Amino acid sequence: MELPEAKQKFIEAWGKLGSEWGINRTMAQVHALLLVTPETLTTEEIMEALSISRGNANMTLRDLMSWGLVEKQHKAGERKEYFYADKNTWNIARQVAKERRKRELDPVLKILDELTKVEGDKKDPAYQTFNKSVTDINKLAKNVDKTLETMLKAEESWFWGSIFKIFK
Amino acid sequence: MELPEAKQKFIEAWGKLGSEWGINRTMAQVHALLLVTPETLTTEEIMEALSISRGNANMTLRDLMSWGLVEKQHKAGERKEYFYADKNTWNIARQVAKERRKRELDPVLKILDELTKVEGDKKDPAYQTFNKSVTDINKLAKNVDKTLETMLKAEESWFWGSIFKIFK
DNA sequence: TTAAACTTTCAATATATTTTGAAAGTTCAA
DNA sequence: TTGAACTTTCAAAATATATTGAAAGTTTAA
Repeated sequence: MELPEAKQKFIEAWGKLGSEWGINRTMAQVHALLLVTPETLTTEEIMEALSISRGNANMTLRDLMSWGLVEKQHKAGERKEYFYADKNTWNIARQVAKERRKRELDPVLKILDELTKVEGDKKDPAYQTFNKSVTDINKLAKNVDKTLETMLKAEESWFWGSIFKIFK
Repeated sequence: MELPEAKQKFIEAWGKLGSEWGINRTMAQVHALLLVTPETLTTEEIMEALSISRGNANMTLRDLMSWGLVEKQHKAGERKEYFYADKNTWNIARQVAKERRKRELDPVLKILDELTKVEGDKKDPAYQTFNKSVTDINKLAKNVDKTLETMLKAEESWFWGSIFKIFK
């Protein structure tokens, strides 16, 4: 396989995985494109490379910046904006974990905490079942939350080293 | 908050979280409903409780069964099918991890492995960047894969115990 | 100022996903 | 067999999500 075809495959695969995990396909593709590109790219070049409109490119790049995955660069004496992606995979993973925790896990944890406190007739199977499920899911979610917390602070090699030492 | 309202909130929250993570909202809601219901439910009852159509209920229940989260029960002398959900949270987490690994992670790993093998000019920055990104992501994905593997085999208390012992 | 070079916005459009519901299919007791 | 009681299917409709592109906005050099 030649490089251009390989790049294309990577961009497609990344886009598909993203869309399966609730991330807009175009956003994942733009990110993938920047990941395999050594230089910075302009909006124009991204539009061209992925055949997307100016509006789409602009919004997607803003999104990627809000996720902390892409940054703008200004070049002296130029009006154009240049974009590049952090290529450190561990940073990417942490950044995604951080944002999804904040945007999706935290709000659910808040609701689960409330629901855990709902009172009811302890003899009522409906109440028992509700309470058990909510409490158990809450515990699991909190464990995930704590693990993410640790991951956010950790160095990659230490993190996996620790995991595999235990799971040997 | 009273139980019926609390159930409703739980179903909504679960549906929202599901849809943010690429799982059909209705599917997550039906699952949530079954999780907080002590008895088995019929298609009819699920349609009623969530105001969804027969076709939707039928397809969603099949989906949930294919994910291994819900099972059918036949009652002696009855034609109707009764559905119930496994309420063990750790089983649920494992089952979801198992299916998503098979459906989404494995195919991507296969592509990444191929892309890792793409040859090119080692002096070419385009090749260098492509190769580094793909190789690094491949390593990360493999570590995730191994961790999931371990999780699938593990007991809940052992799993979290091990994680937190290390992450103290 | 002006106007060229660029970025941003957003209503309209296109696309993808989900849901409906009626018809077809199945099962089984009589 | 028949037909009542149920389940499944799937084309059409509804809804949700993503994309376009032209117009408006911004910035800067002259």
